[in-house]
Amino acid sequence: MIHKILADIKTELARLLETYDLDEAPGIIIEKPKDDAHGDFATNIALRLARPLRKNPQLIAEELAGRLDLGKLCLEKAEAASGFINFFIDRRQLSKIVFQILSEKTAYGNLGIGKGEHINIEFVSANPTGYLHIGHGRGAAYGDSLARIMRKAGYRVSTEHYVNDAGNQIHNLTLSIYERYKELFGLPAQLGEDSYHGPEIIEIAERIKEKKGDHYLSNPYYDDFRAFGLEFLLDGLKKDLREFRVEFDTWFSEQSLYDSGEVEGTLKHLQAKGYTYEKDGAVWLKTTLFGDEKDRVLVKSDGSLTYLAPDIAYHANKLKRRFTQLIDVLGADHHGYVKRLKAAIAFLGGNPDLLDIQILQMVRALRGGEEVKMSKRSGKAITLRDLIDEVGTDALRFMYVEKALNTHMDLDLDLAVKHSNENPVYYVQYAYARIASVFRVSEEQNIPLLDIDEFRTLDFGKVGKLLLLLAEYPLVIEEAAEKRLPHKIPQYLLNLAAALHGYYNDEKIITDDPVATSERLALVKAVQIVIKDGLGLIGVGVKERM
RNA sequence: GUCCUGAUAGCUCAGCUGGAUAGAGCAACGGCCUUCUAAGCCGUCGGUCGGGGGUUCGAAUCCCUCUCAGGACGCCA
Repeated sequence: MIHKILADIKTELARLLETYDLDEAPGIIIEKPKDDAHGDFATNIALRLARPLRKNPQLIAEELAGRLDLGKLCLEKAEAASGFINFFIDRRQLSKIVFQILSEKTAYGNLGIGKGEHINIEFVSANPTGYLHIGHGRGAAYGDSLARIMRKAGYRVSTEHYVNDAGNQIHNLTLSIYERYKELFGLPAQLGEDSYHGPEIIEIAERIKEKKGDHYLSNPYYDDFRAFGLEFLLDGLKKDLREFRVEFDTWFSEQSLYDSGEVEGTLKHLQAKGYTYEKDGAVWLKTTLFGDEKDRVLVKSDGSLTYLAPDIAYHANKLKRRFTQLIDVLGADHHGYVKRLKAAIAFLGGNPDLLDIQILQMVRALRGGEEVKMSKRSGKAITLRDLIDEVGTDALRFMYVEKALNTHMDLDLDLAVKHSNENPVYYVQYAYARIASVFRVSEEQNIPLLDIDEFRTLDFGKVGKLLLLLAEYPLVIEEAAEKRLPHKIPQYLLNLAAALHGYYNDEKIITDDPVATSERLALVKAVQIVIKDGLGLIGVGVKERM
């Protein structure tokens, strides 16, 4: 609805611009002013025309504003101020959004902007060598929310978790488990730099001991330990993520790339294309051809492969699956991969722009104002599981997604566990619960719900902001999806909740007048629908009572 | 040394492609519950947008430079 109004205004302005003597008409940008007094929307087109027309911008603005057909554009007024044109949308027109939401329900805000596109989003992709930690949580919350938002926007989305089940770290994991196993029988454990020190490793060793006793002290252990460790950790990973309301369409195994011969095929392809050369007994990949700072080793001098070979094979596999866009969500410690991965796509004959890499900055956990260190190897890690248990999925996901990805995030654990107004998720959920409560009361009092299709009594002065926000929901989804900015959703919901709370305090919803009551109930019902849907987009639930 | 992020109110953060007197939440302070949930509302206080140059009619936003913080620079993955 808003979309159409804005598009109409743009078209109309563009038509008016044709009457001016311009070599090239500038694009018309409509934005939301910071100050409500400056209208619902505004354009700076007059300011931009000032120079080519050599005319006072305010005069141009006045002229343009005066020539707009307000009624046709659903505008109450178009006002020229400081060179801007401020648009005030007619509230009666705007109020129709309520009935649209009530009839569309959860389909409200569904867009068709991703038609024909098939997006692959890869995120978390944690090594199965320990529990998920606080940083993985951010990636999980981001990736999953982005997937939900893009689906809502009309994209076809596949989510994917890459499982590093073939590399050196699994070897180290296996050895670590064995050392811990020996330790359980009073033998000295030899844990070195490359070992994993987390308590989960001891747990795995204990499980093995429970099942098989000292069997492996005198028998080959390697294959069994490796398989058991992988299974145990992978199961834990999936369970934690499920509890965090993150589901993946695909768990992609690195090992499968070796088994299918794709790694070897990729190597041959790169060599045949002349993208490699030998030096110091190793095979190097010319990643500098595509912007990398230096070439990278592909095959080590001992004949084994570096991580790069399976990584390229993996992306080749994704390309083969004909996605129109690949999104990789990586931690800040992987930023050096960006050029390598983009190069990989180019080596494979694809357009590097196919790959969009989102880097998430580090998360610091604070308790009592002090940083709590996290490290997979220290054993004192803050795991995602700890956080889910302590904070809860709703609050945790909200806190993660609320902030843009490129900020270095501080997660205040003292605040996170507080179920109070200091925790913004409850502010939004409370708005929902309050509306639910009003409906409970109206049912208890047997208030008849009239079927209305037009507002007769509603005070548009009091609900204007609420109506505007409701109407803007599709715009927010569009922006969040296209710019890959899930944090726009919680931001929007906080605004919507604030408007609801303001209205709630301002005006009684249930009154003696059945018409007024029905109208107000219709309005808040629409708000409730949008809050629930919006929270759902970031994986947060609602509560009927608080 | 090179590369990637960041630096905005006491704290946590928004600020879209440059636009109007720089925004929100929390904290602090002052008000508002005999009536639908006070986890709420209304108001006050609070910022030389890290420093310095530059481009522009206009810069938190773009360019240069410096400082500080986090991260990355391996024939580990």
